Amino acid sequence: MSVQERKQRERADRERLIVATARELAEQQGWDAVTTRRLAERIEYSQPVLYSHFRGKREIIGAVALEGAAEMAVALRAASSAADGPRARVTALARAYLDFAERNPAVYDAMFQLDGGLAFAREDTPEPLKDAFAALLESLGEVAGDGVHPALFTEVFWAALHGLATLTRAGRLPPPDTGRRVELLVDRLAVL
Amino acid sequence: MSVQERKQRERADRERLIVATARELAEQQGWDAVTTRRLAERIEYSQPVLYSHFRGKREIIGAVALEGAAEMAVALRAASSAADGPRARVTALARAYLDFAERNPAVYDAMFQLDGGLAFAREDTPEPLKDAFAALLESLGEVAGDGVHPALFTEVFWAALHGLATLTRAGRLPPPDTGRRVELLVDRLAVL
DNA sequence: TCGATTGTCTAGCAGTGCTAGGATCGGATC
DNA sequence: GATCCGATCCTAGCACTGCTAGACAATCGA
Repeated sequence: MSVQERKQRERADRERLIVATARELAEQQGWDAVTTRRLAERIEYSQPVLYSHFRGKREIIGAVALEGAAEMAVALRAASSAADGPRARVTALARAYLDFAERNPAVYDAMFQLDGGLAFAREDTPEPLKDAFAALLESLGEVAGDGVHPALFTEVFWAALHGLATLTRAGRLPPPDTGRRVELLVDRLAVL
Repeated sequence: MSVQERKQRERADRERLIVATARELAEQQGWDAVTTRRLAERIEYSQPVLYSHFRGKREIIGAVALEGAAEMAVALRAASSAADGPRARVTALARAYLDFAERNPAVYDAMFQLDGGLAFAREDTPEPLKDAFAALLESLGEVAGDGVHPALFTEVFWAALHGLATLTRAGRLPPPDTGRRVELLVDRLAVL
């Protein structure tokens, strides 16, 4: 039995290695550089090994996305719980979100820009994604205002953050004013 | 002279044909299906002909994006000019934006999601892109509120719309509530 | 009519995601 | 301890991608 367990453990280790390496490579050189050949070379196995863990490249991206979602949830909760009062909480949340997107562009891409084959806003949505949304909801629900469904409000606020994150990173919005954009967003959207 | 002119005209025609075909193919089967081979086959020329018009696939995407930006500017101005009063104007504008993104997903991708090699928010930004932003600014500037720079407000509003458009289309947000999201966005962000 | 230029195509390169089939190694059985 | 079998891994290859060199043909000016 212990032999089988060891093998399972090693397999799980290798799977984590694949995901971590894909993420690292993507952050270093962009997702375009994450080819199955390069990835296989970095983990010091041949290409087909990747396909014994994942159905294909898409699933590897999906795995990075899930990892990222879990981290983002942690970051969002840490930021909002460290702030006092609704306004400070929402501001901290928004900053933390944009900060995460800026610091982990490849992971953010895996989550929202690329096709990781993940389901969203459905029952079979993976837990980490639901939880990341829940982390947003926890702080945003309290500033939705009367008569506005917290989930709907969270969706709109999230969309705004997502728009700011992607447009800024794509060079569509000049970066220096990010702080003022966040302030404006919080001031107007949130009912304090 | 007239011979040269005819040739130039034919060349320009063919260039338009390339862009239109790329766009059509992308709307029909997605950008992944737009390969240089398929595109060449559809226009009934060989691959290298594409490269006598464009530096590469990226530039073709860029051309589709510019065409789309021009159309979007027209659509936005039409929608907002048909509405009376600031509130109705902004609502119409937002709806028109999301409508354009929904009806022309491939074009929208070319503009904001894919790399078309276009410069944004800079001096050498192509005119159609500047103009599309200007179309937003025209209607949004008047509801920015006191002390808020119209361009900054437009950026934030645009980002929110962009977020809604992309997240909805990627299946991240359930579509039925789009109308309510737009209402919420206009009610809160715009100073009426 | 001839040479030069322009235009287009065939063929090919290096790279992609993915997979079939063979080799090899470990553990279980006699 | 020898043998077998199954799991594990790799080599080699497929069909495809974007892109380009070089051959070829059509067209133009002299």
